[in-house]
Amino acid sequence: MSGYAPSEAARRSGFSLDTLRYYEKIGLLADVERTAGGQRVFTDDDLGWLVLFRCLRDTGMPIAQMRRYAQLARDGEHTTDERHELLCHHAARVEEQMRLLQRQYDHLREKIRFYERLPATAPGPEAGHRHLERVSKPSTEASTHALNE
Amino acid sequence: MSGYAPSEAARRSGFSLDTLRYYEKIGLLADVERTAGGQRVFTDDDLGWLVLFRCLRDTGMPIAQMRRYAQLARDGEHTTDERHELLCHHAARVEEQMRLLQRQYDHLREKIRFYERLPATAPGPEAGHRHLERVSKPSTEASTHALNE
DNA sequence: GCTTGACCTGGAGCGCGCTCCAGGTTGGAG
DNA sequence: CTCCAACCTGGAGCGCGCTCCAGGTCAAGC
Repeated sequence: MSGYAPSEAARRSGFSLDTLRYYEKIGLLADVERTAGGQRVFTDDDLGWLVLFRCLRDTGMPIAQMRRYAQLARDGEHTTDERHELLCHHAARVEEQMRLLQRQYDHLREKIRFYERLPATAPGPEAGHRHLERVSKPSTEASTHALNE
Repeated sequence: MSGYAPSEAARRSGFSLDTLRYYEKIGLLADVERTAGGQRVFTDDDLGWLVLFRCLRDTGMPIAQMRRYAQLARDGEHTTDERHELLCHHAARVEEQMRLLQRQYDHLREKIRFYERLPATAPGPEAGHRHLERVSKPSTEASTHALNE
C-alpha cells in the first residue's frame, strides 16, 4: 500500500527525481525513509505532502513559505491556527492573482479582436485602419490604452 | 501631449527605470528617442507598447516571445497574420493557466476548510479528527488527495 | 557472481528577469 | 555660473527554483 521507489514517487507526483531530492534537502520533505542501503522510500504521506506542494507552487507560493508551513505542521497540533492563517493569506493573494490574470486576459482578447477586424491579409491600396494602428513614421503600437493618472 | 522623461515613463508604466533601459537594450522597445544630450524621451507610442508588455508579462509570456512580437510589428503590416497567431496561441496558454489556477485554488480552499472544521484551538483531550489529519508516529499530512493513476 | 539500471552524495551551473553599481554627463532652478 | 538631481553606459550580480554532473553504491535478474 505504501512504500514507493523514487522513480515511482516522481511519476506519481509529477516532480522530477532531482526536485524530490531538492525538496528533501531544503527541508520541505523531512526524513524520507530509507532502505538498509540508503535508498529513499516514499510513503503515502510523503505523496500527500507532494500534492500539497504542487498546489501551493502552482498558485505561486514561494518555497520559503512552504517550508514554514511544513515546519509548523511538524511542530504539532498547537500550530493549526498559524497554519490556517498562512493558507488564508495565501488564498487572498491567489484571488488577487486571478483577478489580475483575468483582467490582462481580457486586454489580450481585445488586442486579438483588433487583428480579427483587419480586412484580411493584403487588403489592397485602401488600408482602412489607420486610426487604430498608425503605421506612419515611427509609430507601431497604437492600442494606447489609457494609462494610470 | 507626448514626450516623457524616464522617471515619468516609469511612473506611468509601472516599470522601473532599470527595466525600461533593459527592455530597450534587449530590443523590446526599439529606438527610444533622445534629447541632444542623449537622455531618453518616451512617446505615447512607447507607453502603449509598455502597456502591452505589462499585459503579456502578467500573463506569463516569456520575454523572447515578446521580442518576437515586437519585431514582427516593426517588420510591417504583412506580419499581422503571424502576430495574430502568436497572440492566439498565447491566449490559449493563458486559458489553460487560468483553469489550473482555479483548480489549485479550489484545493487550497478545501484545505482551509479542513482547518475551519477543527474544534478550535486547544480542543482538550478528546481531539476528534484523527482520521482527517493523522498525527501518530511519522504521519503529518493526510489530505491524501488521490494521485494520478 | 556479474551485470545493469536505478539510485546515492555534494556541489556546481543554469535560465530568467531583472537589479545594482561605478564613474561620468546633462540640464533646469536659483 | 553653480549646483544637484536626474540621467547616461557597460557590465557584474542576484534570487529563485531547479537541473546537471562526476564518481560511487545498491539490488534485482540471469
